[in-house]
Amino acid sequence: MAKGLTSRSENYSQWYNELVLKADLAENSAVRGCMVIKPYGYAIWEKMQQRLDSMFKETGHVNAYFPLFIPKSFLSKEADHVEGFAKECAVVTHYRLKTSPDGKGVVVDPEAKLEEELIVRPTSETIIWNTYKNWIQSYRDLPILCNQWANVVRWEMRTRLFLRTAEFLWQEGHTAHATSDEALEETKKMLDVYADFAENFMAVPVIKGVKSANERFAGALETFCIEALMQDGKALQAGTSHFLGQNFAKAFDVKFQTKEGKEDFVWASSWGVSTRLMGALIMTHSDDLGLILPPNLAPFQVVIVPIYKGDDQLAQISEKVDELIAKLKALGISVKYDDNDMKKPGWKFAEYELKGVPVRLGIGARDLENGTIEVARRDTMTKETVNIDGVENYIKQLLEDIQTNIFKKAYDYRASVTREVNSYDEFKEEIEKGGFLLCHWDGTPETEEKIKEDTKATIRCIPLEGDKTPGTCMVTGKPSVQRVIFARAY
RNA sequence: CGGGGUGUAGCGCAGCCCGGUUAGCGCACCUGCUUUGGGAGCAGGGGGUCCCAGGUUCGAAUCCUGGUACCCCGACCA
Repeated sequence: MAKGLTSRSENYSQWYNELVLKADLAENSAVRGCMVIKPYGYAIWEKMQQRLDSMFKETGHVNAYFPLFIPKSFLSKEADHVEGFAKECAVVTHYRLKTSPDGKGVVVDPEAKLEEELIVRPTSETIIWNTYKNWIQSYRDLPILCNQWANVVRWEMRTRLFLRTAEFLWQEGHTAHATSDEALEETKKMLDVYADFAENFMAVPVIKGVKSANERFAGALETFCIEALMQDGKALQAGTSHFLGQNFAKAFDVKFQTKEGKEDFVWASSWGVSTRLMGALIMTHSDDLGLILPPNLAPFQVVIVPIYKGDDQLAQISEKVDELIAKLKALGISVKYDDNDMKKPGWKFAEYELKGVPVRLGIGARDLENGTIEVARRDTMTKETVNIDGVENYIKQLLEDIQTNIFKKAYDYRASVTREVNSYDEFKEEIEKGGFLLCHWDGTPETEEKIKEDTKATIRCIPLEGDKTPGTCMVTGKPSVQRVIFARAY
């Protein structure tokens, strides 16, 4: 019998955790709240990185790197910002250890206390704006369009693999502009880049929107986001893009001379996505048998499993397989040939299903005789036997089909659990079922707070696209500009 | 930081209440034979400071005291 995962319907969290561990994506480390990303998981992240990086380059951005440590005084220069992050900062207070007086191990040397504590970056706005100050004098120095690939630390109380870890990998873009319009345009442009990436590369449907004041980034004037919906009906914030106005420029005194010779503060944006996208990927597509990877992100898109008795048969199969591999590679398809003699075919089938490989090919003596090969697709779990001649073209098409099919599946699921709700009583009932609820809201933080307290649901975003019909708030009856998306979130 | 729970082989657990040979089971691992189109079968084998420290006792995985680590549920959050 198969040694399966806990089923999704039984316990979604447990299913998720087991999947991450068993598919060899990541594991908890010895360090509290921190995660080890294993080679297979990292290979997927790397694909994301490469694609995002090229999208950033295409939109005129360049990479740079800024320090891991931020002097405490920097962090406190922007009032909202420090308040937002203060509760989850790791702080460096000393720079040296010494042998313990009792001779056992080492202790912090009290003599080596830092004049000013250093904060391990929870995000890099402050250190970057302190740097930009020196880079910007004139409108001719603008815009600055930098991105950084880095790790950041947020000392979370409770962590979950990929979704919330004390340390995580991400990219953070930080741009400086001469005008408000230009900074806002950049903010929206990068939101579009994220949405494009999520939907067309990860096959994860997202809703673009604006955060309410309660959910806004600490220090931003406006936070834009992409929101995804997981299979258990909970929302996941998959990426954010912030319009920072002149807040950080003012905090770090970053001024420039305009064309007209006047002095003005610089306008800013920042935007980021993290390894949390791995969580989104897993919870959007996978099933009770394991991971389902979109072909765009699979470390290898096709796995070939030989079925044989004895070395002679294996040699014959391998010869045939080598020809096929060459043809697949010529079409840009990544392939793994698993001729490991230690494992049986059945074991391999289960293993690659767990790891989400989009297409599996099985070939044995029977196929050699008939000139066929078995093609199994992971997303639908269907298999068929096809003629081996020209199968490479069939597979190329199949990979494209899988990519669009899993997007469609996720899209349809989201549509099936997205509905309009008009009264608060109905809302309280419906929120228990999960999914996105489109509701009228009076626009006040108080009402949002009340809803959160009553139901644990938050406003995921105020959608940028779709129906903009005004109405009345489901809680207070006051006027509402448009429906907003409520959900329980990760 | 509040409220629960658990530390026994690489992993998952039983044993503890009611102290008593050589601490047990499943998976994994090693050897051999048979198997190979959906996580193989049989036989044999290796692997343990029972979280740490102290106490009670002729005798402690088991009882007592203190420590410590981790997990779950809240508050915090991408």
